[in-house]
Amino acid sequence: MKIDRRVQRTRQLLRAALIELILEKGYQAITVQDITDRANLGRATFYLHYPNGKDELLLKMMEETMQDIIQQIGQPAAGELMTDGVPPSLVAFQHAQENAAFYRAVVGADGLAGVMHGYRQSTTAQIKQQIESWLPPGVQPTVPLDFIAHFIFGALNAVIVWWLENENAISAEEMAQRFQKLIRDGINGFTQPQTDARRLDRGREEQHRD
Amino acid sequence: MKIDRRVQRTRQLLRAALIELILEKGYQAITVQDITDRANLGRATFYLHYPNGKDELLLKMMEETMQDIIQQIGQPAAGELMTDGVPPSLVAFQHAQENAAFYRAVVGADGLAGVMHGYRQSTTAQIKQQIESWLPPGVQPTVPLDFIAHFIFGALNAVIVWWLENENAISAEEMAQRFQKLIRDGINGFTQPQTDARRLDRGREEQHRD
Amino acid sequence: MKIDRRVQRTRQLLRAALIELILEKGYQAITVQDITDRANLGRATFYLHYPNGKDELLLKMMEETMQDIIQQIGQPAAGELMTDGVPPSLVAFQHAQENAAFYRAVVGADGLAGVMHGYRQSTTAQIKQQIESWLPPGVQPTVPLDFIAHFIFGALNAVIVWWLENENAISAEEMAQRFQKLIRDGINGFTQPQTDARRLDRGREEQHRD
Amino acid sequence: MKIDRRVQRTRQLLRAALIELILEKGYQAITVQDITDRANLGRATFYLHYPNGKDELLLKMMEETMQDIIQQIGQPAAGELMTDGVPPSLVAFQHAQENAAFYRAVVGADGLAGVMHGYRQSTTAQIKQQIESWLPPGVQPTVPLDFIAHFIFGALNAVIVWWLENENAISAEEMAQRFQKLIRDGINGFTQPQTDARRLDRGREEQHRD
DNA sequence: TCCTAAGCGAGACGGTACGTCTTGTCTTCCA
DNA sequence: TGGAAGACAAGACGTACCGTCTCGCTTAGGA
Repeated sequence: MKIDRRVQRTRQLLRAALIELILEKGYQAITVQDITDRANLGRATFYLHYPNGKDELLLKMMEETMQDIIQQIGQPAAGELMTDGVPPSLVAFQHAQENAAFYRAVVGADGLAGVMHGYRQSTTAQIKQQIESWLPPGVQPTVPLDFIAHFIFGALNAVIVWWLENENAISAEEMAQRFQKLIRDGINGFTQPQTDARRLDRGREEQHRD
Repeated sequence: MKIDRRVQRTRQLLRAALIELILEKGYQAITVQDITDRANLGRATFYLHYPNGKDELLLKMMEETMQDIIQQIGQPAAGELMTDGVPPSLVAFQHAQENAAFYRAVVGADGLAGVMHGYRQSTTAQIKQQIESWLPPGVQPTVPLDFIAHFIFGALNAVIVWWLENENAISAEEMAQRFQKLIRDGINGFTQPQTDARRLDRGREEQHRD
Repeated sequence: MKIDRRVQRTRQLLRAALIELILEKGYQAITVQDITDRANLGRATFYLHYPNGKDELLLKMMEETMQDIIQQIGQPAAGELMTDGVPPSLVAFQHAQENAAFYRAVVGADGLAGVMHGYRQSTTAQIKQQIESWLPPGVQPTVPLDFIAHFIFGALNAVIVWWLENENAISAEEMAQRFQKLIRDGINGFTQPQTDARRLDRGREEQHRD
Repeated sequence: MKIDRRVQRTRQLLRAALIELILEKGYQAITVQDITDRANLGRATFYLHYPNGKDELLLKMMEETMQDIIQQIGQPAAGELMTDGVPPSLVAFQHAQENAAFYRAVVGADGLAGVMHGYRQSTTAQIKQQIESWLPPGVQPTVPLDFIAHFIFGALNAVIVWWLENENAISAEEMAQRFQKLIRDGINGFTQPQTDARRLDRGREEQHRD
């Protein structure tokens, strides 16, 4: 049976309405009625497509969004270092910046608990995969990769939320650079004078500045 | 005027009821009626003490909880390093372990958005204060302290949530030790063989103990 | 659009429930919840139909009831005298007798103030219309018709309430006859011996029948 | 035991507050809190004096008011006609006029059902007594006196309410005169040309116009 | 081109929770 | 001891959403 094009249209109207409303009043304050009013649809129609309510609609949208990011980051070649190419976190910061209001509403302080769960799952999985690709073959991390993945996810997320909240003039590039550095070298890198540890990094940095 | 002891009793009943219910069905699913039923109080009485509903009660409780942690961590002596004494993060991990169910409900995936905000505010402020106390006098960090504070908060929080979710057998001490290391030295510390960076720390410690 | 028959059903259920409850516990003591419980409806549904609460429901019922009475009285032919045919007040007394409990609750001592207002408005309007139809063409009353209408309404109402309160054996017919006489001839008719005034009436009747 | 003067003071404050509030917002809308706020008393104190709430206070006040009217009307000498002296209804109309706002709130459309009951009881009793005093000794009315008393009470009350509602310029004297006439002679007196029945009245009226 | 199943608008309905209001009781303290 | 202050239980209020449902209208896509 051929799919009715009206269905696609309806879902698109609902998606668009949700985005608009999130930017206007925040996700929590939105009712199903709000969405269908905005989309010029009947409330019952909403439940026809998303029987579990607005969370289901948001989740579906988030999933697609995350697919977006992941594809932008792309698959690192095996053995490629985390410092090569576009740093993954830069993609994240840029994406956040472009969709600031949406992020603020969904991921930040007023975000949806249930949504965060799915977000965290897919993001940490993605991070884990990245880390694995960095590991030189045969090297075993001395800490569970999940630990590191959640560490990075939590840090990245919190920093993005902080960044978006204070509309201060730090660029995405600078954020990404500092974030990468902190992840790689830890706090010491920021509070210590240049040491051997720094030299190690510099070596690598020079390498890809070629 | 002397403080009515009934008030204290009532609030304690409400607090206890909320905790019980969070462990039973999760914060989101709790109604004010649930709480007052459990506490054997009238619903109106609830609003007498917490006019803004259950979020206000939870926030008040969280604030006290955070005061708890902060006092356990105590004020580090000036110049004392984050590596000396009990690491602050160990206190956090232990506290989370002792109140696992509560953390799971409040801070984790099903946590309350509005509550997270306040939680983040006070915690990052506290972290910032800690970092400042570590800084050698006169040393200027090359990155906003807020950036670092949110970085640490996000990472710590995510790692705790992950840890509590997978009831795996990592001890709080081990978690804290790994966390501290990751914060201090970054990923390199885990994926690189032992380098000067470690020796460096020791060197610094001696340096400050002069 | 076709009228949803469910709406009619729902309103009928509410009406029936209200009557039952009035007879059981009096109007004042009834809550909206009582009514919807009895009618097996949701409380919110009640407000869907009567947004102003139980008073609105009662008023709507009273209006229909008054329509009933008015139609029973019917339109007197022009020039027909109040003494011809079935006296309007007899209809009122009979109606009160048939719905004694309802009247007792609504119009009597425990009646609803706000309801009385509407009741008085429509009833006096109706009485006024009756009086006008009695007036020989061209005759101007020497007193405002409103005055007379409220006079009659008040007197009739009070007498009905008294009658219903003391379950004494006066028949509706007797009540109506006495009431009509008192209205027509005043107290003198009862405390004075038969005078010309009576003969006069008869005279007039013949006069108008020409 | 000496009566505590504070008790009298407290009750007086409550009475005054109730009157003020009735004039401002109507009896129904008043809460006990309103009254005690206005009287600068504690709410609990109110219940100390009137355990059954505001109705009890109002009833006590109404009883005293009715005592007032009754004393103003005074005891008619035996055999005195209803047309002699100051007509009782004039006292009623004047009293209503002087306390218009109070009447409007208490007796009129928004009056209190329970209060009306007591009001009707004492007033009809009083009317009955008046009628009895008019009756020539030995004359038996052909209708129960209660019937007539309620008839008069209802008519008088309704007419007063109507009068007060429409702030029209009919004087109390005119109202009383018309009312008395309607009671005495019935409608016929107003709609008929001068007849024998009228001459009868005129005879009596001239008598007391001396 | 028709017709038929679907998508859809409209809105009634039962339900649940909300936050507010008022009532009447009780307890504690003050003058 | 009378009163002020106010905590408390009880319970109704009117509102807001929810998710389900039924009813017709409209329309797309297969016949």
